[in-house]
Amino acid sequence: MVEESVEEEAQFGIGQVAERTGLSVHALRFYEREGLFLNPVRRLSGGRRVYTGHDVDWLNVCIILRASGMPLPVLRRYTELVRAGVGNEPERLALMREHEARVTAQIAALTESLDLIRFKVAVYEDLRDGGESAARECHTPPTTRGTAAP
Amino acid sequence: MVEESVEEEAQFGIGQVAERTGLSVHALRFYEREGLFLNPVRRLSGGRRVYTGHDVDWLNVCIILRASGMPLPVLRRYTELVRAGVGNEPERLALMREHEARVTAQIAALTESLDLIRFKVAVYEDLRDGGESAARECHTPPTTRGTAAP
DNA sequence: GCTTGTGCTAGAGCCAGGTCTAGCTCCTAG
DNA sequence: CTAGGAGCTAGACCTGGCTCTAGCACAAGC
Repeated sequence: MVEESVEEEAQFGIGQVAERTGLSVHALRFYEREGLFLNPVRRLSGGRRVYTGHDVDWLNVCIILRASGMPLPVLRRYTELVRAGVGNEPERLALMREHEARVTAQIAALTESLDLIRFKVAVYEDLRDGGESAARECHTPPTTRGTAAP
Repeated sequence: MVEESVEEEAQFGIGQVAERTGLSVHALRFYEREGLFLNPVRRLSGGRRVYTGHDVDWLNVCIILRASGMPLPVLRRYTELVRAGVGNEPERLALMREHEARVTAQIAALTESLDLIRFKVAVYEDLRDGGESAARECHTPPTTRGTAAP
């Protein structure tokens, strides 16, 4: 096992990185092809990849951005900007703000959907115990405004 | 245009339904093949589909469930239960509760991701105007517990 | 010297969820 | 009669994001 040698920089094999990020080794190679690393991944003689602690940190950022629905092309663009270094912060800001907006919109949409879902849960619950719910043929909560029939 | 004839039941062509649901006509036919309608869609002589107001209501439910990430197989299962009628409400309740749990988990995950995203937005903002941010080489907010370096 | 473990590459395959096409059928209006 | 517009079917195709396979290369341990 390769663990923090002196103080220099931790190094990891692809399997170790997979373990600590939760990504598969396939996904790691795929991400590399997709240009999602800040620096070219070093290779051992023999061609094996060697990852640094920084790589793992960056991957964890990528994982969060992906989990929040950032598409790979956007993530790649962001990576390019960070890689290019100082000077493009305004563009990074714009990109992140757009992503923030998409994520908040997504949360809002989910929260709204949750209204219907909870309404249905409630209907089935009180149908189960007692059941004076008038909701037999109706699928939508009364709170859903619009599309009202005459 | 076909609009509410007597009081019987509104009827719509596929194009009209596409218009008022936002789904494409392709998607409507696809959903039908996938068994996402409560009743077999009626056909005119000539084979054209005729949808009722109930179909449109149900589609709107489907749209919300899909938007909240319910996979088609689960939505189909739910449709089957509703179609089967009275008696399986406990199973519907279970299904909806599971979905509710997935959605709240998803919201929680997005909200957590939002922490990182907002952190980055903040970093780039104060880098822009003033810029005493110490965040040059660091990608993660200090609030991210764990995986702390020595 | 052989097996086992870990890794490599190129490229094929897979899944979800639609989307699009070709070729045909109707109906209605001019 | 003819053209346009809406619709039909079966089935091919697409995008995104991985995932897997085949065939090969090392390095270490028995």
